[in-house]
Amino acid sequence: MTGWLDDAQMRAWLGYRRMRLLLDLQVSRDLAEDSGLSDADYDVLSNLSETEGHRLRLSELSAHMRWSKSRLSHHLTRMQQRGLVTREEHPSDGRGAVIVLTGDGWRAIRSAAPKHVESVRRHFIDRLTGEQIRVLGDIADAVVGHLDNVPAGSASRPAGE
Amino acid sequence: MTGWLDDAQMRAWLGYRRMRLLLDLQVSRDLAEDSGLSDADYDVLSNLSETEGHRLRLSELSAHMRWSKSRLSHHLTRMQQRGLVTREEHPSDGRGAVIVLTGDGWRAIRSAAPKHVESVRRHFIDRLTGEQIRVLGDIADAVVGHLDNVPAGSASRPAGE
DNA sequence: CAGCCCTGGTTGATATGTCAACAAGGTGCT
DNA sequence: AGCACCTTGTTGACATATCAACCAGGGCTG
Repeated sequence: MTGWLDDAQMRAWLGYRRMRLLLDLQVSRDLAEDSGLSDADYDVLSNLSETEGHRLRLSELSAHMRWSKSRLSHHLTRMQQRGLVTREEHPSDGRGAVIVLTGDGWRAIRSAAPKHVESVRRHFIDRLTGEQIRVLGDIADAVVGHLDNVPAGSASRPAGE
Repeated sequence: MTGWLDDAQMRAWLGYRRMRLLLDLQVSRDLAEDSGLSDADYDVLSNLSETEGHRLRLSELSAHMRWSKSRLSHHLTRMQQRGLVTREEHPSDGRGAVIVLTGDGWRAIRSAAPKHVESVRRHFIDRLTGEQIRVLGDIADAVVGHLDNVPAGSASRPAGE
């Protein structure tokens, strides 16, 4: 504990918080208007669509997304009701739950992606210089690299209490 | 629409998203464990504590925080039940609702702040160089500067539909 | 295979957020 | 005053997130 934050540090932290608030709000609003998907929907679909066979074990998906299994399971039942994903049984492990992208789910994300990218570009990428984009990548790596260990390695939530 | 994102842009965007996910999760977990306050509680208290007389009109608070009035009103009733804030009538405008920090509320944020700052420092500030902190400040300014106009100036939500 | 514990996933209760409708006070116009 | 229209803030219904049981199946060890 080295005490308070100096001006530059405060500016970075508060700026980050405000950016997070406004940017996420705007991007998910665009997403919802353009394609009727929530942020959460998009993340789930996007993760599934990048896998071999468009399918993932629920636990893998939850680990990768850093969502609790509970949250994911609830969310998947809602997405399932809308026909975006289905649940299948696991061939060897009887505790089941392989999540599979449906045709509709696949079409949904394919058609959502271009406008979503455009939204990200408009509100985020295009506001920044190449240098800023590079540094932000470094920043994220540094922070994420630190956090990726702590919560997963110790006795913390996501990744299952 | 200039099409897809290149590698550096993708790295920055996904990195930002992941950082946001992990960092906010960790910081609010720390906050909750250390002081029993949620992120949202802290923001409300912090905004109130910075004002003259520890009081703000609900609408001002909601505009500043970029929360919908509805959300804020609901959240305030919960905080009120816990004794952190109270509602007072407005002297001249009969539609009421001046939000005032209670003694408990003031003590709560005073005692939460040091550990919160330490948590921010540990997971965020201390992972970054001075240069990165400076650039992040610039990035946030650029993005926020752009977004601050759009949603407030046009027919969008927060700031009152 | 019985006993145990661990993991994967679901469920229901509860907290929180969103949305649309509304009540009541302000403001301006006639 | 009477009326139209704005703003403020609350409410209730609903969507979503979190938390704490819980049920099975898997995997070990005797």
